[in-house]
Amino acid sequence: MQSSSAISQPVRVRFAPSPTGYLHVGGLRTALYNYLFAKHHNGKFILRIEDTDQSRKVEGAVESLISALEWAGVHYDEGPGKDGGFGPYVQSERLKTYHRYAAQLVEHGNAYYCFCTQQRLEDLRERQNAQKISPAYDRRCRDIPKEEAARRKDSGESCVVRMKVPISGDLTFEDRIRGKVTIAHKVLDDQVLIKSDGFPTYHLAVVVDDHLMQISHVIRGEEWLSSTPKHIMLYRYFGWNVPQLAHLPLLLNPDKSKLSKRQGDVAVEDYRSKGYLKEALINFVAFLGWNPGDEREIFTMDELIKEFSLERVGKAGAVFNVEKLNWLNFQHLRRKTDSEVLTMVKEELTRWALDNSKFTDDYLLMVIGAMRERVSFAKDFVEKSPYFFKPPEEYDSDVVKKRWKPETPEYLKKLSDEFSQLNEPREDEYEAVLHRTAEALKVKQGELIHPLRLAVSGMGTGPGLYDILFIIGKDETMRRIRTAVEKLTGR
RNA sequence: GGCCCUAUCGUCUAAGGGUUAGGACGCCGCCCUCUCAAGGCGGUAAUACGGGUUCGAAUCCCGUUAGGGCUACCA
Repeated sequence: MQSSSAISQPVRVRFAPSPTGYLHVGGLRTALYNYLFAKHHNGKFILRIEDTDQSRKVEGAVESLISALEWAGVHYDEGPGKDGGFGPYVQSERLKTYHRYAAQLVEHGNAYYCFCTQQRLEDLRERQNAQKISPAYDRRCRDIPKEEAARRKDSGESCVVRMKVPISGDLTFEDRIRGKVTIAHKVLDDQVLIKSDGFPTYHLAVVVDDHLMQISHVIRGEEWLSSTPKHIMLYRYFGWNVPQLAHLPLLLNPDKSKLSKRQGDVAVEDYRSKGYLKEALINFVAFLGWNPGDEREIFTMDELIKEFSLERVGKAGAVFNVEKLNWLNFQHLRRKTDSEVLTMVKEELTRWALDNSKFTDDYLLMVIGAMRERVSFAKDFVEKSPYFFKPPEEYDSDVVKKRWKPETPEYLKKLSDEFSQLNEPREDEYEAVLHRTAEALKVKQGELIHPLRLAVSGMGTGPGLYDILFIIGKDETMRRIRTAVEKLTGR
C-alpha cells in the first residue's frame, strides 16, 4: 500500500496520551521510542492530547504529562504550545474537523447514523452474552434510508455515527514489529465514530489526525493492535495512505500481568520523587523491549538516538524490574561530574533540613569523593553517611557488641591524646599515629580502628577510617571520641 | 466464550538452521581489605510441552499449554 515514494517522506511520529492522570512508565517508554525514532531519522516528535472522553478528563493532567516528559528529556517538537502548522494538538479543539470527515463517510455510504438508545444496546449485549455469542451491534440502523436518517437527525433525535464494516472477507496489514496480521471482517463491529455528545471516538480521531498531521509512523502500545484493522479500513474509505505501523510489547508486573498500580510505582513522577535519575529511567525503559544487539548496557539519550531502530524492538512483554533500575541509577550517578553531584547533595541536605550553609563546597566535595562508590542515589550521601553532617546520635548495637570491649575506652583516650599533638593532620598522619599507638599498646590495629570508626560514625561501615577522620577534622574526631566513651562506658 | 498477539536463566535479553546457548541485574563464593562498597576472578540458572521439516532446530511449520491484549457512545 505504501508506495516507494513514501520512504522519502519525512519522519513524523506522535505520542498521543489521554489526559486521565499522571504519565505512566509504559507511556514514557512509548513516548521515548517515538522520540528516539524521530530523532534518529531527523524527524519530528509530536505530542497530541486525546481528550475525546469527557467523562475521564482529569484536571491538570495535561500539565503533569508535559512536565514528566520534559523532566525525562523527551521533548516534543510540536504539540500544545508549540504549533508546527498542524494544530490544534488537542482533540477537543478539533471537533469540527472530525464532523466534516464523518459526514464525508456518511455521504459516501461508508458510515451511517445510528439511533439506537444506550438502553437497547445494553439489552442487546445482555441477550448476546446469555446466548453465548460475541457481543456486537446488530446493525439495525445500517439500512435506514439516508433521507430518513437525515430527517430524524435534523429533528434532533439523538444519534451516533457508525462505520460500515464489510460483512465478509478479511483484512491483512503489515506491522513493523509483528509482521503480517490478518483479521476477518465478521469479527469487527460497526464501530461508533461520533458519539452522541458530538465527540469523536478514538478510532475516528486518531485516523483523521494522523493523516492531517502527516504522521509517517504510528508507534504505539500493543493494546491497539486489535483495533488497527478498523483504522486501516477508515484510511481506505478516505483514500489515504496508511502510515507505517509498529505495535510495542506491553510492560508487565512481576507476575506478568499488565503493569499496574497496586504492584508498585507506575508513575514517572513516583520514580522522580524517589530520587531516580532521568538518565537511569530512560536507559532502563529503553531496554525494556529493545537492545542494541551487542553487550553495551549504559546508554545516554544521545547514544540511544544514534542506535535506536524498530528492527531491534522485541515482541514479548517485559517485566519492570526495579533491581536493574537501581543498578542503572548507580551507573549513571557515578558518571556524573563532582559538581553535578554537589548540586544534588545540596538539594538533599535542604530536603533533610540540615543546615546547608554550614558545609563548604570543598567539604561536600570531600564527602562526595569518599562516598561515590558506595551510593546509588543522591540521597544516600545523607542517608548512608549522616555522620559527615552531624555527630552520631546512637551507635549500631551489633557493632558495639562486636567491637567495643572493656579496654576500648582506655585505648581511645590514648589515641585521642596522641591526635591532640597533631597539627591539621592529613589521612596518613592519622594512620601513622594509630599505627604507633597500637604498637605501644601491643594490640592489633583493628582493636583501635573498629571502635574508632564506631565512635566517630556510629556505624560499622563506610569509607576508609582515615578519610572520615580527615574530613570531619581533628577537633570533631576528639569530641566524638569523648562522647562515645561517655555513652558507651558502663552501659 | 470469540478474535488477535506472545513464549530463551528468577528478571532484562543475545544467538534470525551448525555456538560448550553469550551478556547484564540479582544471588553465592574467592581475591583485595580497617568495615562497607567499588574493582577483579569464579559459580548458580534458560530454549514451556508434543509432533513434524532437515544430515542438523532455540531458530522454520503444525498442535497443545500458559500468559497478555481486544471484545464500550474508554482510550
